[in-house]
Amino acid sequence: MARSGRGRPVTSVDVAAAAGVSQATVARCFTTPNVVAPATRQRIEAAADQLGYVPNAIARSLKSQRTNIVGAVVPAVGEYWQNVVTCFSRCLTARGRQLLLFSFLDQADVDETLEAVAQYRLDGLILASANIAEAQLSRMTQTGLSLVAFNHPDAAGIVPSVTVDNEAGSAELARHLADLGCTRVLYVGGVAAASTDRARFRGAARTLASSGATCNYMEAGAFTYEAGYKAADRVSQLDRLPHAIMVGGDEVAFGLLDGLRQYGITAPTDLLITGFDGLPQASWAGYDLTTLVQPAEQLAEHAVELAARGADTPSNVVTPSVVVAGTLRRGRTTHRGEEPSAQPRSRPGRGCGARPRADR
Amino acid sequence: MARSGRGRPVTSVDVAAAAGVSQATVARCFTTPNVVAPATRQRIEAAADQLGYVPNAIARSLKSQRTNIVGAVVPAVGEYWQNVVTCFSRCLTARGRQLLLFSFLDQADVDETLEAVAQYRLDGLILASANIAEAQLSRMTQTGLSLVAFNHPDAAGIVPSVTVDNEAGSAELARHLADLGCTRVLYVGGVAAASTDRARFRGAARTLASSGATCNYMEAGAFTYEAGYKAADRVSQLDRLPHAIMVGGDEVAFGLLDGLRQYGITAPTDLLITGFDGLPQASWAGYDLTTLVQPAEQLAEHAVELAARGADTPSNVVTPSVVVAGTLRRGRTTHRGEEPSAQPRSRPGRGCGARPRADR
DNA sequence: TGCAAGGATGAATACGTATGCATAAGATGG
DNA sequence: CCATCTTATGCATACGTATTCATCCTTGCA
Repeated sequence: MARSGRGRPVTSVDVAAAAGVSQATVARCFTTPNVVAPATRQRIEAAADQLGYVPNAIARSLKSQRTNIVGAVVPAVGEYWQNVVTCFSRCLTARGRQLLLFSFLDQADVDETLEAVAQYRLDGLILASANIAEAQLSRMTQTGLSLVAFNHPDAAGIVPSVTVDNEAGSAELARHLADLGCTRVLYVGGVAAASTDRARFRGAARTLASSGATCNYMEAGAFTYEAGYKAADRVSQLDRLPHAIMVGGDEVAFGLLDGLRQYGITAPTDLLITGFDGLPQASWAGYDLTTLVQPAEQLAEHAVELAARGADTPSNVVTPSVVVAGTLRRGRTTHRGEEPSAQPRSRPGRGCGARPRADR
Repeated sequence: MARSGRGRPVTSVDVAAAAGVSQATVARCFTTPNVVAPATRQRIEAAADQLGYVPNAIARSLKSQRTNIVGAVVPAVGEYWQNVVTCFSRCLTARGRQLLLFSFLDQADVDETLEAVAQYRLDGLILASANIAEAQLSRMTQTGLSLVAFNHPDAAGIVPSVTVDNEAGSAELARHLADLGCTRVLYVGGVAAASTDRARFRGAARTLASSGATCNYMEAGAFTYEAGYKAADRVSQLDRLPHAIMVGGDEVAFGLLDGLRQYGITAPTDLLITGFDGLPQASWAGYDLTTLVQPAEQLAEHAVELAARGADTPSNVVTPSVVVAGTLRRGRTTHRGEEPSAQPRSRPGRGCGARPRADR
C-alpha cells in the first residue's frame, strides 16, 4: 500500500497509467492473468511492483459480491473452543479465505454480535455454540448467507450442521465402562440445556441400561474446570461412590479429578473416570484421561467447506448435516490392573485427531 | 440481508424509495441520525425494518476508507496464544470493531499471510509473535497501516510494541528463588532465538548473579508441553540436580513437571520449579505452579488501542512502546515446608490477570 | 411584511475494482 | 484475397454508500 505521488494510495488506475494500458487490463491481470498477453502482463507486473500496488480487497468485494471472508461466532471460554478456532483458521487460510472471529462471553452478546456480523457480507458464517436459540437460527436462515451450525446437534434440521457423533461416542465410552464391570455410573454433564450434553447423556444412559447398569445425571453447571472442581464436593457427599463417572467434557473432568483428590478419591483406584472431547491435556501424563477424541481438524474442514461453499452454490440444494465419528482414547483413569505405563503416548497433534483421508 | 422484490439484496436506495426520501437521507439516518428530522427518521427506520435493510459495511468501508477491522497474526500453537486471541476479540468487540484472524503454524507462512493481509485495508494490525524478522517489520512499516508488535520486545524500536515486562518479571521469580536459598539454578528456555526468551533469561541471570547464584541455560526447543517433557530426560542426566529450574513458559513447565515425575523427581521436594505466563492451568490443583502472571487482558487492551488508533491519528506522533508489569503467583512448586494448602485459590478469570483500573 | 439565518433534504459524485460489450488486430481457411 | 474466427484490449458502467454543494423551506427578527 505504498502511496502514489500525491499521497493517495496506489490504485489500479495508477498502474494502468504507468504501464500504458487501461485500468481494465490491469484488473484482468490480477484476476484472469491468462487472458492478457504475456508481454503486456509483464509490463503491468513491473509497474505494479515498482509502484508498490496492492489490490484493494474491499473494492473487489463490493464489485464481485463476495468477500472471501468466513465468520465464526465462538464462545470465549474453554480449551475446546480455542482449539477449534485454530483449526478454522488453518482450514480457511489453506483455501485462501480469511477468518473474521467473534468470540462471546455472554450468550446475550450474541444477538448484538450477529447484528454486527450481518453488515459485513460474509461468504459464510459458522455458528459454534451448543446453545444458540433455535428461533435465532431460523431468523438467520432468511438472510441468504450460508450458515453452518458447529457442535449443535439440535440445529441439524434447521441449518447445515457439523458435529461429532456425540451419542455414539458416549455409547462407546459407556460400553467400555460396562465391559470393565461398572453397574452404577454417574454422568456429570456440563450444561443440561446444551444439545451436546443431552445427546451424550442419551448415548450413555441407553447403552448402560441395556447392560443392566444405572446412570444418574448431575449437572456441573458449566463446561469448565471450576465447575468440575466444585462438582467433586457433591460427589463426595453421595451415600455410595459410583463405580464410574462419565464427565461431559474433558475440562470438567480435569477439575473433577483434582477436586476428588482433595477428598482422597482417585481414579482408577476408587472409581473410573471418562471425559469427552480429547483435549491435548487429556494426553498429558498428569491426567492421562480416558476420553472420546473429537476429530477437530476434520470437523473444522467440513464446517469450512459448507460455509465457504455457499458463496458459489445456489441455495436449492438440500442442507446436509455432517456427523463424524470420534475415537476412543484409553487412559489411566479407566485402567484397571497394573500400574500406569511408564511412558505415556506422545501427544496427538493438538488433539486434532485423525486427518481426513484423501481417498474418501 | 433480506432480498428485495427482484431478488437483489436490499440497499439504501430501496429504503429511500419506500420512505419517499433520497438515498442520501437514508445514509445520513444511519451515520449522523441527529441531522435528519425526527419525523423523517421514523419513516426511514420503519421502511428499513420492514424491508430488512442492513447497511453494507463493504461499501461503507470503500467510501470511508476505514474498515473497522483490526487484523491479528498469531501463532497457531499454544494455550498462551489462544488466550490472547480471546482477549483481542473481546477488546475489539467492546469498541465496535472486528477481528480478522490469521493463525500460522510455520514461520514461513507468515510472509504469504502478510501479503494476503495487505489486500484488506485494515485499520490496524497486531503482529503477535516473538520471532518475526526485524527486516519484515521495517518493510511493513512502509505500508501506512498502524502496526503493533505484541510480545516482541526487540521490535520496540521499530514499531509500537506491547509486552509484559519480561526481564523484571523473570527477575522477580529469580529473587523469589534466591530468597528460598537456591544457589544453583537451571533456566530451561523455549526457543533461544525468541526475544522474549532472551529477555527472561537475562532477568533471571542478572538477579541470580547478584545473589551469588549460578544460572545455566538449556533450550527446550519449543514453547510446548512435549518440549518440556523431553527436556526432563536431559535434566535427569545431569550430574547434580539444580536447586531450582526456571522454565521459560508455563506449558513447557507442565511438561517438565510431568516428565521429571517419570524419574521420581518432584517439586518442591527435590527441586523448585517456576514457569512464566500465568496460564489458567497454573492455578489448577494438579500443577499449582509458581509463575509470573501476564495481565493478558490489559496487554490486549493496549495493543488494540494502539492498533485501532492508527485509523484516526496522523502518523507524525512518535511510536510508543508499552511495557506492563506482571504479577508473581506463588504455587506449591516453590512451597517449602508444610503440605499443599487444602483448597487452591480459585482460578483467576482465564489467566487474564488484573483488569485495568478505571482510575489510571 | 420583508429579509437573513439556519435546518433539512436532494442531486451529484467519488471510493477502486470487475466485467459486458465493442473494437481492433492478427490468424485461419477456402 | 476476402471472409470468418480468435485474441487482446479499451470504454463504460455498476457495486452501495458517504459526503459536498446547492436548494428549498421554516423561522426569527426588524
